[in-house]
Amino acid sequence: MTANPTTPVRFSPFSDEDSYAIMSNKLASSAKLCPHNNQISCNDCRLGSICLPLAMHEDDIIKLDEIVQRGRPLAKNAHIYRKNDPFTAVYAVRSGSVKTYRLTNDGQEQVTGFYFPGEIIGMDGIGTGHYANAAKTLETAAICEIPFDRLESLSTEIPNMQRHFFQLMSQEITSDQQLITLLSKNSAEERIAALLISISARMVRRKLSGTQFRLPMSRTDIGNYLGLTIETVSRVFSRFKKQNLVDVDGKEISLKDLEALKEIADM
Amino acid sequence: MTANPTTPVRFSPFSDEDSYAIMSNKLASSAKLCPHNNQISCNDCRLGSICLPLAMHEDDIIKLDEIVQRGRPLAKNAHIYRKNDPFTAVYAVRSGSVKTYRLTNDGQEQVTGFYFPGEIIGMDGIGTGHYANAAKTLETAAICEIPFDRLESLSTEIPNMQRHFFQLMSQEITSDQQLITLLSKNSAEERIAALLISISARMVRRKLSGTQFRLPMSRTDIGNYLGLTIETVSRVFSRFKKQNLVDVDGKEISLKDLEALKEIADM
DNA sequence: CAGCACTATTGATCCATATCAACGTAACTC
DNA sequence: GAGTTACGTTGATATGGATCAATAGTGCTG
Repeated sequence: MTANPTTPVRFSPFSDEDSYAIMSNKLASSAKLCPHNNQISCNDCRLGSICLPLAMHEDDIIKLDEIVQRGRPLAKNAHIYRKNDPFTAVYAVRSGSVKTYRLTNDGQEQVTGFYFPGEIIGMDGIGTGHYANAAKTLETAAICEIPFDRLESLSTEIPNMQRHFFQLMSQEITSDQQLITLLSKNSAEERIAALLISISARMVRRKLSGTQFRLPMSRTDIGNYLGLTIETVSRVFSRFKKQNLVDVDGKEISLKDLEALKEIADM
Repeated sequence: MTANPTTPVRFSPFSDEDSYAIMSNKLASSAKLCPHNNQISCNDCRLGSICLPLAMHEDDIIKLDEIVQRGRPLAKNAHIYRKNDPFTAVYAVRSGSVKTYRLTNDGQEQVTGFYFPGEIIGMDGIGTGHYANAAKTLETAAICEIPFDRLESLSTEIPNMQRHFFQLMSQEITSDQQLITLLSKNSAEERIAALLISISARMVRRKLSGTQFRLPMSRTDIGNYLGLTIETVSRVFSRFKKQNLVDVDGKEISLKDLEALKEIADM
C-alpha cells in the first residue's frame, strides 16, 4: 500500500497507459550485490522475510538468486502481464504497488487484489498455462520476475521451496475466500473498514506506519474491489471522517481510531 | 452435484449432525482391486480423468495408490474436517457431494464451495497448517484421503505430481475469483444462472446429464454461497420456472433452456 | 401415519446502496 | 499557468434484494 516513502511516486517518465513496461536491470540502491550477477541478493533484500518466510539455507538462497530476474522498474499503469498471456513466471513486488483484475465477458474490470512490496502475484496462471488475471502497477514500481519452469525444478531439489510455494498459493486461496465472505455478508462500511485494516496490517509488516499512509489506488479501484460504487466509497470515507475514525485528504489517509475500525470490520 | 445415480442417497444410517464421520474402508463396488491394499486403484477409478488429469506413468500411479486412503463412506452432514483442525491431508470426493464453508468472526457460516466427485478439497490448509474452512457432506458420500506429507515427498519424486497440485490450487484460486466477480457485479438472477450452468458443466464432465439433475444442497446453502437470502433464491427459481427456463421440483431440477441460462449468466 | 421440525414458497414492506446529476478539485498538456 | 480531462464529493431519487410475516410442503421420528 501507499507510496513507498523512499521513492517519489509522482514521477511517471514513460507514456505508460496500456503498454507493457519498459524494464531495466539497474537499481539505484547501494545494497550488497550478489557475486554471480551483480544484483541485490534475495538474502539482502529487506523484504526477504515477507517474500520468503521460510528459513532457507544460504546455498538454497543462492540457487534462488540465480533464477530471479530483479528490479524491473515500471511506470505507473504499466502491465506486468495481461489476461491470457502465456504463463511463464510469478512476480514479487519489490517497491510500489500493483492491482490484479479479471475481465468479465462483457469487458468490465473486476479488481481481485492489491499487492504491496514482498507480495507475490501471478499464481493464478499455473492451472491453465495462461494468466487468468491481468496485473498493472498502481504507481511506479519495481518487480522481481521468477521464471516458473526454473522455480518448478528448483522446487523438486529444495523441498522447502516447494512447500513455500504451496503455502503462498494456499494463502492466496484463503485471502480470496475472505473477500468472498466480505462481499457476501458485509455492508459498505464494514467492507471499507476491513480494507483499511488489511492495508494497515501490511504496512506494519513492512515496518512502516500502520496509521498514516497513502492509498495508491483510486476510489474507483477500491469500489470495484469491494463491489461498491465510487459514490458509496466516497460517502463512507466522509462518514468515517465525520465520526473521527479517519482523516482523509485525497489518497493520504490517517487511521485515527484503529480499534473502532477493527470493531466495524469485525476482525 | 446431485445424487450419484448409482448410489442411493436417501440412506442415512448414522446419527450424523455435527459429528465426525464414521469411516470404513469397505466399498460395495466390484471394480478391480489394487494388489497391494485390496482397494480400487486410482488407475481404475472412473473419476481418474477428473481427479488426475495428468498423463501419469503406471508406476507413478502405483506410488500414489500407496498413499491414498480410499473410500471413507460418510453419512449426510458429516464433517470431513473442521476449521482449525490441523492440516494433514487433502481429500478427493469419490461419490456424493460436499460443501466447504468458513465461519465469520460472529459465528455465521459462509459457504465457499460445492464439490462433486473427482474434485479435491482441503488445499486451503497448506498455508497455515490448519484448515481455514470446514468441509461437510451434503449427502452420503465417499471420500479419498491423501495425506499431505506423503504427497509432498511424492511430489519431489514425481515432477508431474508437483505440477498437478500446483494446477489444482491455481484452479481453486481462479474459481474463487470467479465467485468474487459474481458477487461483486451480478444480480440475483445472474448468480443463480451461473451456478446452474457451472453445476451442469460439472455433471457433463462426469458423463451425466447436464440438463436433469438433483441439487444436493439446500436453498439456504445456495443463498449463502451466492450472497442472497433464501427468499430471493426461491423467487428466482419461481421466475425461471415461469419463463420456462427450468423445471424445479424441490431439489430436482431440469434445465429447459440452457442457452438462455448461459445468456443470463453471461458465460 | 400422526406429529413435529425443518425447508421452501409467496406476499407486503423497507432500506442500503445504486443511479442520476451537479459541482468541485487535482493533475497533466501544451 | 490556462485549458482540459480525469477523479472525487455531495445531494436527490430509484430500486433490487433484505426483512418480516404467513402459509405450505417435505421428510424424519416414534
